Amino acid sequence: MLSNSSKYALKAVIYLTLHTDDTRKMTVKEISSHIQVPQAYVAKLLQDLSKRDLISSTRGPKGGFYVNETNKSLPISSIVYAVEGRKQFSSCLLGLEDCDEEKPCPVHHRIVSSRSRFLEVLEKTSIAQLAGDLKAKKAFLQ
Amino acid sequence: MLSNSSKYALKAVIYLTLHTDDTRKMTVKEISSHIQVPQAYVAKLLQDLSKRDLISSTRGPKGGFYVNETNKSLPISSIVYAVEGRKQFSSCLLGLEDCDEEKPCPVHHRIVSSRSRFLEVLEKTSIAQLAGDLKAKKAFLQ
DNA sequence: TCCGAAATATGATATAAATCATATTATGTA
DNA sequence: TACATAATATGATTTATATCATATTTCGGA
Ligand code: FES
Ligand code: FES
Repeated sequence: MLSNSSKYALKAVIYLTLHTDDTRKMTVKEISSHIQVPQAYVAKLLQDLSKRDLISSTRGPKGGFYVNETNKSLPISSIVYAVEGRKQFSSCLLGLEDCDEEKPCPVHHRIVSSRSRFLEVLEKTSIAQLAGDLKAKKAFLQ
Repeated sequence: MLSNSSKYALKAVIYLTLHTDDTRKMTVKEISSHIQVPQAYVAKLLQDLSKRDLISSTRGPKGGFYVNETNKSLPISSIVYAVEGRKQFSSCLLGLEDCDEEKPCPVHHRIVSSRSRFLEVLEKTSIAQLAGDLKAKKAFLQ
């Protein structure tokens, strides 16, 4: 239900949240080895997230990617939407021009509430919350 | 959340449910023009569904695709799963090896219920029910 | 029995997503 | 100030999805 890119980006950002802050940065090579995602691929993803200010980075020696307090409080939807757009999550399940209450497709009323609930989770859960579960050993990344 | 192919297949099958049965068949050309999906594309999809016995067909003159009573009572999940597989709907949202209650990823407990609800709709709604809504003008295909 | 209409089988092309590779720019440190 | 390290920018390649095209098989009707 999420693209590969989204999955990779989320894993990377969650990992960064656990292991970095303004004073502790982490290089792409380290990140990719820990979350087992191809280095060049995760590099591209993180560069993009950084450009959009969803994560932070500094270059040069001692540089790397990291997440600051502001970044950590972002909802996970911000990552997903940045990576793959939000349109596909709101467009009609049958591909009609637009998803419309007035002129709904036959699945609309049946599915729309569960879809909203799904999106609500993405939009109301912060990166920090997920990282918290990891730290508390309530969840795992592998 | 559904692939293009799934959307096209569902539209086609719903349309067939409204307009065909054992005695009334419909040619690909007619179908594609009504649901505005490229003819060669929908042809391939319907051929595949027919091979899997999710819809019916006869060839030669007066032939075409159609859905019989058995076909009509199938859940829409059968179409979706036939077209794009079911794995992506049950695999871990973060791409972990398997989606596991025992060793869940950090989004698992937050998202799994809304995902199940989504799948439940696909699995408990029949083609015939959707077509019924169309007939009753409670829903539309364009 | 022959013809044309239809699905079927098969494969070619185009577009998008995923993956890989590399040259460039910025920056801390010796 | 020069060097090494890291992100950045850019683009190439591979793979999957979507789309198009066509020759073959089946079958009803003249
Ligand atoms: S109109 Fe189809 S899902 Fe809303
Ligand atoms: S373990 Fe990730 S969604 Fe279930």
